[in-house]
Order: sequence, then C-alpha cells, then structure tokens
Amino acid sequence: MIENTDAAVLSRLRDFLATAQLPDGGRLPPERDLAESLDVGRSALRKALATLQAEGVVWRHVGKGTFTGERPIDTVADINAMVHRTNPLEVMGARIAFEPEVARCAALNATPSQIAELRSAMLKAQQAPTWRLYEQWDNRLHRLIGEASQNSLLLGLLDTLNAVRRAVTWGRLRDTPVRPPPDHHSFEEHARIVDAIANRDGSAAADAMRRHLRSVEGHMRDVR
Amino acid sequence: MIENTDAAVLSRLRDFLATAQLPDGGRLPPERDLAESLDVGRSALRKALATLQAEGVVWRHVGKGTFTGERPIDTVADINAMVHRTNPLEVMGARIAFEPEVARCAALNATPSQIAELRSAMLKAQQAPTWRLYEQWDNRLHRLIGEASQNSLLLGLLDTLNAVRRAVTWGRLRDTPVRPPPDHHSFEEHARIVDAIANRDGSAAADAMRRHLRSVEGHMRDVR
DNA sequence: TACCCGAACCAATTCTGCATTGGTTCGCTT
DNA sequence: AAGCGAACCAATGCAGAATTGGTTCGGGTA
Repeated sequence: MIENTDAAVLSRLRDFLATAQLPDGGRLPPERDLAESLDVGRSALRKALATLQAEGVVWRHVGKGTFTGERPIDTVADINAMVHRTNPLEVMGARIAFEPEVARCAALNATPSQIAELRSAMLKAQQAPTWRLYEQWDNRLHRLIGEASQNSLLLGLLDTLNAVRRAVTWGRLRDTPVRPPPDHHSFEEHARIVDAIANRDGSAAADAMRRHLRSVEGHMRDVR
Repeated sequence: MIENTDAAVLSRLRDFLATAQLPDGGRLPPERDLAESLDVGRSALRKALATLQAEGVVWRHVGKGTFTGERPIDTVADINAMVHRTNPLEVMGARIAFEPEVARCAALNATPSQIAELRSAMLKAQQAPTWRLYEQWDNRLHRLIGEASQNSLLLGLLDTLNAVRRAVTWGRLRDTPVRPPPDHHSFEEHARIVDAIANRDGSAAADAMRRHLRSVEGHMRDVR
C-alpha cells in the first residue's frame, strides 16, 4: 500500500517533474492522466499542484494546461485605454518628443535601399492628387523612417503611437478632390528630413523632424 | 453586346464600388461572385482589381478577401510579440532614444510635488539594502519621470517599453544580499537628472538621462 | 467526522476538418 | 493575342468536437 498523504503526493509530483526533464515553460500531462500515472486521486493531485503553483514552480490555465516556470506576461499595450486618456494635443506632444529621436536612429542605421524607399515615398506624397492619398504616403514615410532605425522595439512603439493617433483623429480625414498645394510646407520639411538621413546626420534629421512636427502642430491649431 | 475592354471593366467596377456604399474597410464580394455579377471573366476582373489595389483604393489577402481602404498596419501592440522580436541591445537603444526626451518633457511640466517625489524615490534607491530593492526604486524613479511629463501617451509608451524591458531581461534579477556600493555610478547620474528637472532645464535633463542610460549600457556589456 | 476518490458538469481553450478566397496555371475559344 | 472557364494551391475563416483546469456532489473509507 502506498501512502497518499499530502506530503507523499507532493513529493512524488516533484519526483515526476525532476524525472520528466521538461524544457522551461514545457507542459505537464493533463491532470487526469497525471493522477492516474501517479496512482492518486485527482483532488489530491490538484492540492499538490496548487502548492507548486503557489511556489511559482508551475502555472495553470483553464483549457491550456499546466506549465513549468512562471506565467508569461500577458500585458498588451491597451491602445483603447490610451485613446480614452489622451487628446490630440498630447498626441502631438508625444510625436514631437519621440519621432525626432527615431529619425536620428534612422540616420545612423538606414540601409541605402531604405533611403531610396524614403525618397520614393516622399515623391509619392508630393504628387498625391488628393489629401487622402497625401496622408497615406505621409504615414508611409513616417513608418519607413521607423523601419530605417533598424530597431524593432522603436518601430513597435511608433506603431503604437500611430495607432493611438489615428484613433484620436478619427473622422478628420480630408477626402476633398482638392490636392495639397505645390508649396505645402510639409514638402520641403520632408525633403530636409530625408536628406539628413541620407547624409547620415543624426542631429540634423532629429532637428528637421522636430521642425516638421512643430509646423504640423501649428497648422493643426490654425485649422480649428 | 457589352464591351469588356480593360477600361470598361475598370469603370464598371468603380461604379459597383460607388453603388455598394461599402463602409470604410468593408469587404467586397469574392472575385468569383463579383466576376459573375459584372458579367466579366475572373482574369479581367482581377486586372481591374490590381489597378484599384495599386491606387490604394482596395487591398487584398489570400483567404481573407478584398477590402476597401488601406491595408491596416500590422500593429503589434502585443508586448509578447515585441519581446520575441527584440533583444537587450535594442531595448537599451530604444531607452536611450526615448527616455531622455521624456525627461525633457518632465523638466518642462513637472509639478513641485512630483519633483519632491522624484527626490524621495532617488534617496530610497540610494539607501536600498539589496540590489533587488535598488532596481525596484530605480524603476519607480524612471516611471515618476514619465508621470511628470504630464503626457499620458508618453507615459503609456514608457510603460510599454518597460514591460518589454522586464520581459527581455528576465532572470537577470540580482537578488544577492549585497547592496549597491555607495559610489555606484547611477547615484550621481540620478541626482543630475532630478536636479535638471527641478531647475526646469529640459536640455540638461535630457543630457543627464542620456548619459545615465549610456552608463548603464556600458555596465551591461561589462557584466557579460 | 474528516478525508479522498470517482464521476459529472462547466467554461475557456485548442484541435480538426471543411468551406472560402485570392493567386496561379492550363487548355480552349474568339 | 487575349479573355474565358476550369482546376488546383496555399492561406484563412469557421463551426463543431475534443481537451483541460476548476468545481460540485455523492459514496466510500479510515
């Protein structure tokens, strides 16, 4: 007769874990199977598992299973939460703080082909026949700069920022048949940014981007 | 007999889109159905769709369908996705790019009580009896700087960055009984940052933060 | 009485097979 | 030469079955 005290079950469970040599984060057998193979009732096994979980040795989730190690972080950057808490002014503030430094990284790390893509997107924006298409290529240009930073984390943060921006400025899409005037302020500002990146001049790129965003901010106030 | 030249098909397709009044981002009928309802072969329809896609009017994806508007950017606000794609070096690069500008905003916007909190957290970090507690107060200090920027969006981005950082440097927690030495490099660097913020000197705050993070980065390399 | 086992059930999740969809190729017709 | 129809491919979506941790209840056992 094998004793099935709490301590005994727990001990046998630990033995099993040590023997199984599970990779970190690996999955244990289902409770039903494990109970049978350990010759223990399910409730007793669950008590032992609860102890291990309290110790942080394993973690469990309904429908998924029981896993070794600690529960992986599940925090998604909740864009909706940010949207509800912020406003267009804050968004511009964040852009002015963040994007110039992204541009600086891009100047230091962009590949030649990425610089060519920047130029292409810039030209497409200039030649856009409608405001909507202009904004589309403007967005593409700013994201390409993020890609050129060669830092996937910076790019991820930039995407988050843009997602919030789009959500906040919802419904402000200008879909008029009018096209941006040939002397639109952004055109020269874009050119300065791209030139600075092409010249590998990080500080100039950051300055140009900052100036561009400030100019956009000023225009935003005027429109209201 | 209806003419089925490329231009005619394209025109009829545009008509259909205008008539259908699809909501932005709405899905078009499958190519097979649409081809039949327009009395056109599938290949001809696909040629017209390719044109619209080049214009950015629609976007398509195998298995999904054809949709109006622009292809939504693969916005990975999911921190887990970022973690799998990045590495400690990138994380430091992003911190060096981002946090100095947050400090600059904090210098311009911090309230007196927030500055007092900064000083308090800084002292707690200096007096921490273990490395783990030091890191806890160090984290608190950096987040307080984010709060002091008075920009909830910047704060949200900073939180995202920190979540990724914690996940990437997983398992590097120093839980030794040893305490940080009294001349630890971070102490003076923290002081410079907080002083600059208290003096409302944005540029100095940004510089001090950049210097601090570079110092941390250098120390990180040494440890390896 | 106190505890454990077995069974049944619940809700969250995963798995699986099938239908759908854009992309491609191949004869055939016009 | 170009479009049409058909067939096929791979990626995706979808619905239902199977799985899994969490919970409850009755019965047995010490």
